[in-house]
Amino acid sequence: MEDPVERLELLFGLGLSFQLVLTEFVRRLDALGYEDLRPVHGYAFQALRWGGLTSTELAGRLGVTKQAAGQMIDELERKGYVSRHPHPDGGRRRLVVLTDKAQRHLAVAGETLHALERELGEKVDVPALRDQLATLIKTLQDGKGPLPPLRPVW
Amino acid sequence: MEDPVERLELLFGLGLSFQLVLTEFVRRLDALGYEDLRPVHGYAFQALRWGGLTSTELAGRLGVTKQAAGQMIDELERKGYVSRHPHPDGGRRRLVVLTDKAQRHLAVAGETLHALERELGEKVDVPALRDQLATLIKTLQDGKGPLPPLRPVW
DNA sequence: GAGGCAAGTAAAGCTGGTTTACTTGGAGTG
DNA sequence: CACTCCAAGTAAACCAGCTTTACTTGCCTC
Repeated sequence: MEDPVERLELLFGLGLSFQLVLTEFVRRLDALGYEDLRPVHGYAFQALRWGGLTSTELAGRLGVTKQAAGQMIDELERKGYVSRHPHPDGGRRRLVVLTDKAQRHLAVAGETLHALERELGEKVDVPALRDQLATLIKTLQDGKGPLPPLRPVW
Repeated sequence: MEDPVERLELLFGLGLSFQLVLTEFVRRLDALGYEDLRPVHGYAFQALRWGGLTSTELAGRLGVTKQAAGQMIDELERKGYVSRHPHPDGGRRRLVVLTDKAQRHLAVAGETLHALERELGEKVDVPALRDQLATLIKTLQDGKGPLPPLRPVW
């Protein structure tokens, strides 16, 4: 009887690895009281981390329409993770910045993810894996410009 | 100026690799005339490949409700990729089996994916990467039973 | 001060699922 | 044999998270 894990297609292995790591990551964050956030919110927090963005800029980073970004910002504002301010460049622009609550989430999420990576490191050569993934990404994206946003594709 | 690809988080690298490989795979299948199928349909075809399944069994394989599986089967039946037959075990059961059209798709998709892997093999050590992903999956799933279905998590 | 552009907002629509509720064929059981 | 029960399948309403379409508004330019 053969081990099904051993005969993985590359594509299936990538998808399932991502799913399992992300699911465990989310499970731990939920246990820490962050059930009100989805993965995409953490992704948005990273984009907003350094000084904030306008909603249209955030939309570009997330690969969604500005309306979808606006809805997400409304939700995050209600939940106390972001606030809107007048934009220094004026116009109708508004600068969306993280609150302290979101900054704390970023710190906790970062530590949680690194702890998970350390645990995996006992069985898997994480730096080597990361290098191979970086090479894979560079190969696929070669000459096609900057990296696209992470989006659901399944 | 540092290369952003080099400092990838493991999680981000897994997600983006999956996205890029899958997007390229889908792009090639679309170019071959399969614009009417999403990735999940190919995943369903693989589950149905060896003798077919009931819709409830397929639902379990895909990790969705039996109603969602039923809707997908309706759609695939309309498009000529599956057909329903009386089930040998009787009851209300109906056996969903692939048509020749779907079997041809499986052959084409397999060849397309392997061609893509061969191309990537010029720059990336695909067997080594596959092994590391298998180890990662086994580590995360250790003692938690069989592998879960591949599902959208983003 | 007229027009245009880009940011933002509003509302409707679409997709792909879930939830709730029902139908139905074939057991098992007295 | 009649009754009950179970599991498969189906139907319809609902829902989340987006997109599309359409509008508002602040500033810049001429």
